[in-house]
Amino acid sequence: MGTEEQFLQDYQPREYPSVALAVDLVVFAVAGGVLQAALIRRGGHPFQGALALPGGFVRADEDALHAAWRELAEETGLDLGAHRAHVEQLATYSDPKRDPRMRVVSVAHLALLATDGKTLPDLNPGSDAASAQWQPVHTVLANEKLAFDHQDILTDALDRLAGKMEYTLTAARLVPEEFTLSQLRHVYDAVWGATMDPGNFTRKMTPVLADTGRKEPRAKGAPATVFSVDKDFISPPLTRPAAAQRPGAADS
Amino acid sequence: MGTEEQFLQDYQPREYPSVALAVDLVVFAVAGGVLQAALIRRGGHPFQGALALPGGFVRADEDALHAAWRELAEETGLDLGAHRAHVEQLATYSDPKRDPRMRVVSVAHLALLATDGKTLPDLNPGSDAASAQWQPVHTVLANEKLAFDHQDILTDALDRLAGKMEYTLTAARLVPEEFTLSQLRHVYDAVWGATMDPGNFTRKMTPVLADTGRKEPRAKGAPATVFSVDKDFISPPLTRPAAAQRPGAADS
DNA sequence: TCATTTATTGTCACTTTGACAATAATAATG
DNA sequence: CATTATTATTGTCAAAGTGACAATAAATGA
Repeated sequence: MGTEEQFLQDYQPREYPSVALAVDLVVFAVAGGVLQAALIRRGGHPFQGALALPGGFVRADEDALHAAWRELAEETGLDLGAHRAHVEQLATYSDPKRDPRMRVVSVAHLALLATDGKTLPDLNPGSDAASAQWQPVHTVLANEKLAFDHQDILTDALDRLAGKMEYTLTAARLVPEEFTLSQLRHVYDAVWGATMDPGNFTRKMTPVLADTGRKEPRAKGAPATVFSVDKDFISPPLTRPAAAQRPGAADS
Repeated sequence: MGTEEQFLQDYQPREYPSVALAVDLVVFAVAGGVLQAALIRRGGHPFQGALALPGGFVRADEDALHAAWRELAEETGLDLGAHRAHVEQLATYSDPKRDPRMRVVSVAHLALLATDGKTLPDLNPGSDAASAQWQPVHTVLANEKLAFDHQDILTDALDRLAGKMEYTLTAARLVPEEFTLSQLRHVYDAVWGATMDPGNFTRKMTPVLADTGRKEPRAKGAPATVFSVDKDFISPPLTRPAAAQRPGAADS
């Protein structure tokens, strides 16, 4: 037996069943107290007219996470240098029939864009692709049929986000780098569909946040302290109010 | 524009960068108070002599989860009809250079096999493949260099398992369908590398377990009540003892 | 019968939580 | 300018949950 180098030099790839590898993006942002997702209304077959997640194929020289960032930049037209964003892998969807045209395996990603809670980031399609539009997530899930298995993906993304917000400061990815407790609380309200008590929320979050010393004047009411993230984990976790319970966690 | 049916009939797949799609399996079981993983000592290049995760290619007509179950049966030679097992998707690893031979994207899966805490399931390779052997996870992670990116995958699998055990009864997947509190506690001890207090453990778990009414005699000491899983979620979660802390959760 | 081992229940001080009251700090309004 | 409405922040209090560890119960082997 030769060296590993020798082996690789002589290696001839055999035929393995090959698939097209894509990424799909669940891009979330919060505005007006509502969780929104960037979705595209499909112009062509299949699933013409249905809403779909933005996405694209993974190139030969990049991994899935890189493709997700690239597609995020391309499909939303956002200047990611300027705009705070977070991308993480969600899960992979590989049903052989999930795309009726050909076998496409999709590595879905969760993308979170920071907002001030009022204005959604502009979705400027560079030029080519059909433009993604912001859609209220809970409404879409309740009323629309999404293309492909994108309904499953969107549901999984929402579950992941809602779940992670219990024990991490992931919610802070949806607000500016420095934020007030109300801004952060509104993210919880929007994602969990609940109304957190302001006093208790302050008590629980204060130990994992860093006080910047600054205050931000509000439209109405007292000015709020500006914080930044200090610790990433909330321990013990924040518990979701009963109204926003984990799916499938029925009482017996 | 025609119908969707018409469209699909006329559809000609274009050339997209295609990849080979594989699954890798992190198969865990607990015996002797130690978490073990089924690993294969590689006989050929690349990474000759290194330990690797069992795995294989996803076929054209199956999804990744199906491939994972199939590989679990093939590579371990287990009768999965008889043996309690759980398989879930972990994450997808897609670095273009993760396999030096060709581009292989792997959807890693976490597989949990039930044991009585003493005997590991036999790993009988049907005939073909190099046989997987049980290896102590913590030791392997500390001392061995694994093939490909399998070290990352194994670490991620351990993190996932340890994390899920905080807020779900996933640990019960590693013991028989009916089990005693000590058996379950030993799983926590093995995975978290901690020693849970028996009294407090009983108090915390009792509300999510169903008493079968039966007792199991122990080698020494009083007989233990036999339980089965009642609820899937532990709320509020069990907190990991400081000795078994979440990676990267350093105090500031 | 006794010593040993393990299961299970109990205690107790301390922490965390949920509900909600009280006290600031502003801006808009009369 | 005082008042009102609104939001931030702190405080209160009973109830629940936790960590440490003691006490009791139920076996086995000497």
